[in-house]
Amino acid sequence: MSAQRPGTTDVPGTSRADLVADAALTLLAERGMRGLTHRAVDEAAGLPLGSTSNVARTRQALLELAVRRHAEREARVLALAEMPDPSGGPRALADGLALAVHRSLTRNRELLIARYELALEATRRPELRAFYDRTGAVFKEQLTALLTAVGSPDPARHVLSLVAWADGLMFSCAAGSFSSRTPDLEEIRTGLRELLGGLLGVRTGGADGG
Amino acid sequence: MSAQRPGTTDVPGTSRADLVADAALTLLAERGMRGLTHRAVDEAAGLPLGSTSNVARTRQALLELAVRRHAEREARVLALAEMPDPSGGPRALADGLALAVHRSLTRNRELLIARYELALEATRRPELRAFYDRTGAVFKEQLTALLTAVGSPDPARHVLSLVAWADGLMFSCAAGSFSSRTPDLEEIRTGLRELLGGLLGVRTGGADGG
DNA sequence: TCCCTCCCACTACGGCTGTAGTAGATTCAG
DNA sequence: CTGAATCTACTACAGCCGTAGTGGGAGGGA
Repeated sequence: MSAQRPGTTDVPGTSRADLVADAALTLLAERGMRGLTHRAVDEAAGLPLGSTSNVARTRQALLELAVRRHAEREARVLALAEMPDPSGGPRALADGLALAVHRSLTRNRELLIARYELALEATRRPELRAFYDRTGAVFKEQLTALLTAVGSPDPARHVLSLVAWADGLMFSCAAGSFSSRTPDLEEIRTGLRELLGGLLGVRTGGADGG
Repeated sequence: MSAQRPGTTDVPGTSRADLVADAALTLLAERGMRGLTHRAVDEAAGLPLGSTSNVARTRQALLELAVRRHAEREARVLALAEMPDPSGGPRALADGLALAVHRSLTRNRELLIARYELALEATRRPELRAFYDRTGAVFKEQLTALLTAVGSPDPARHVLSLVAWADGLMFSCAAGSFSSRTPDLEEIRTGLRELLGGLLGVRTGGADGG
């Protein structure tokens, strides 16, 4: 009556590596980089001691596993809201992005915090940065295409502006100076519309005569 | 010929506590939360072993010391560029903010990274959050006043938008998906003007109806 | 002068960490 | 059925961490 056969995985998407990675991400969010240890992951994942060491022997390997898994999960979160209407104009874009931001803040806060932890760590680990950048590049390309589609005169710069706003909002509300304040979907949408209005709208400098 | 008299401090602004706190901030930026240990601070500060333990016996005390010192130093960085012209219109506001952001990114990147580390840690340490929020509140009030002065119809929400954009830009460029890309002052100013234009300008939603 | 107080430098210690190494179980080839 | 390969569970160990505790020397009051 063995509950699980070792050496094989019943469900393709839930290998031992994924289990370990998910536990690592949870730990990262809850206890920070200092709380991420091989033994703590074992315990959090409900696996016998040593399991994590076998999946990822070194700490670097454990971090890479976490980053890879994070990219996978985040892509799934974003994909649900990002794509909708390239031809729907700025409004559709704002709606889609707002939904993604709101979901990250409400339903996937854990994933969010873990990402910031990993980003900070990637500052000091070049190999982690590589994984990190690869994911970011795909997302940035998609966003650049969307911005171009809605008529941005400078997509490369505007994608930075947009990502900065969205990511900054999430950071501020999840960990920064606006902590414990979760803006509702409406507020995010409004802010996003204002920003997009500034990016795509008429040149604003004329108001006070530069 | 004792170099320094124990028990007293020659220069008021450079007490042993400040020395320790500065070393802690440097360490936090360079090696992360994991690299911040009492012994490492001793070494980084060039002080004999045990000095940090005496200034801040527990880890919590060390972190509080670091947060306090960080607020002090960051206030000095921001104060130089924030205040300028409440009546100078959105343009002056954008210029002042852009200067502050640019300085943080170029000259005080270390302080920046340390802040993100501390913010993430404050997520898990309520007492740290208290210090953190106190500083943030002052800054937010100033910014709210400025936004009101330039005619924002909803300062409370717009201050969130503005801080999110600025902080998100800094995070993205210092640690996030736009790492190793440092926008110049002009680019920051342009982005900030676009955002402010969106916040203060005519309502943008009318373009596509709805 | 003497003594009390306070701060600094240093040591000690229990606990935890990352990583290497080993025995047992299971699967697959032939 | 036999044997090899592979994955898992577990142990071992050196090193580092946070924190408590202990002398020693300088400063100030009587």
